[in-house]
Amino acid sequence: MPRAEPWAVDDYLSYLLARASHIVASEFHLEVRAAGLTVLEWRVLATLADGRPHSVGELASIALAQQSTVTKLLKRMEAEGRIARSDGEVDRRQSLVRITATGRHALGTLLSRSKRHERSAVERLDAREAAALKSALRKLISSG
Amino acid sequence: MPRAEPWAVDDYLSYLLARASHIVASEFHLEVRAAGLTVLEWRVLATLADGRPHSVGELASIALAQQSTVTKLLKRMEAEGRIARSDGEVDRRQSLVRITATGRHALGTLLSRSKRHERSAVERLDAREAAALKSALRKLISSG
DNA sequence: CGATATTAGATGAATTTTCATATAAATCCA
DNA sequence: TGGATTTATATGAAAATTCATCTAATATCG
Repeated sequence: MPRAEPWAVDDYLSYLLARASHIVASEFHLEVRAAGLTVLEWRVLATLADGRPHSVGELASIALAQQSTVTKLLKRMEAEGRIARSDGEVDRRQSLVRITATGRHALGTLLSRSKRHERSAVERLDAREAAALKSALRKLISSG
Repeated sequence: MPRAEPWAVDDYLSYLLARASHIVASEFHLEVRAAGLTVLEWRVLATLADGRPHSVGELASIALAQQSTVTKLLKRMEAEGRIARSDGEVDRRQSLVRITATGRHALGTLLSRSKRHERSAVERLDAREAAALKSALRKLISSG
């Protein structure tokens, strides 16, 4: 066990979460960047990959980003032809976003790569430990 | 258990980590912003609060940020008088950063608030669960 | 119903971050 | 040694993000 870095590394939950997340995600994010996407673009496209339309707010919430950030991101992605939009029919304030064929093409093999990365990440723990970890994370998530 | 959001929420470790981290951290980050600091400024000042000097690279690594981001952040913080620098004596490429009295003043009560937040975060799990979580997170961290 | 409050998304300006690269100081090693 | 390589930090320009607001549509409720 390495000596604690300053204030938190070794003990604060919030920092342990941030650091573990950073480490695990960074690896995959290299693949995302290599595929020519930013992390946010990846999250948005991966979310839309199920073919269903999503509102701007949903995308922001899922991508852990702010609404105005996503609005601007979508404008760029729309200009690149990777997403398309339509007005919400139920709630006309909404703008519904969906992925295009071009967007799917931009995703390339990232979806399957993300599954591979998931396996490699989980493999660092033993099965029981991994299950407990996910369960605790879900508990924290539901607390928010 | 809510129905899974698209690609990952309910299952991918990387996303669970990112989301849990986001939720837990966001709460405290509100206090940080209310104290007039950005999250990165908070991490840097909290790191320096032990009074020891740290190199730019160390600060970047601890703050989970890029070196060039931290370099520019430090320039601003130095202009505001919150940190001071000196050249490394052992390794003269390094720039050693330390906190000033003004920097400590900017921290205000955040250090003790962060301890309070830690308790509130850990309390959402039972003791055994929290210990297992931290242990798994440390294992992931050491894998990077 | 009609006024008021809330919610979804967009936007401009300011700020911050990133990317690529530059410089200088260590480190390697044949 | 001295040249090649790596490491620590800095920097300019481009890109992305944030903040505060704004508009329009939908809820709320007396």
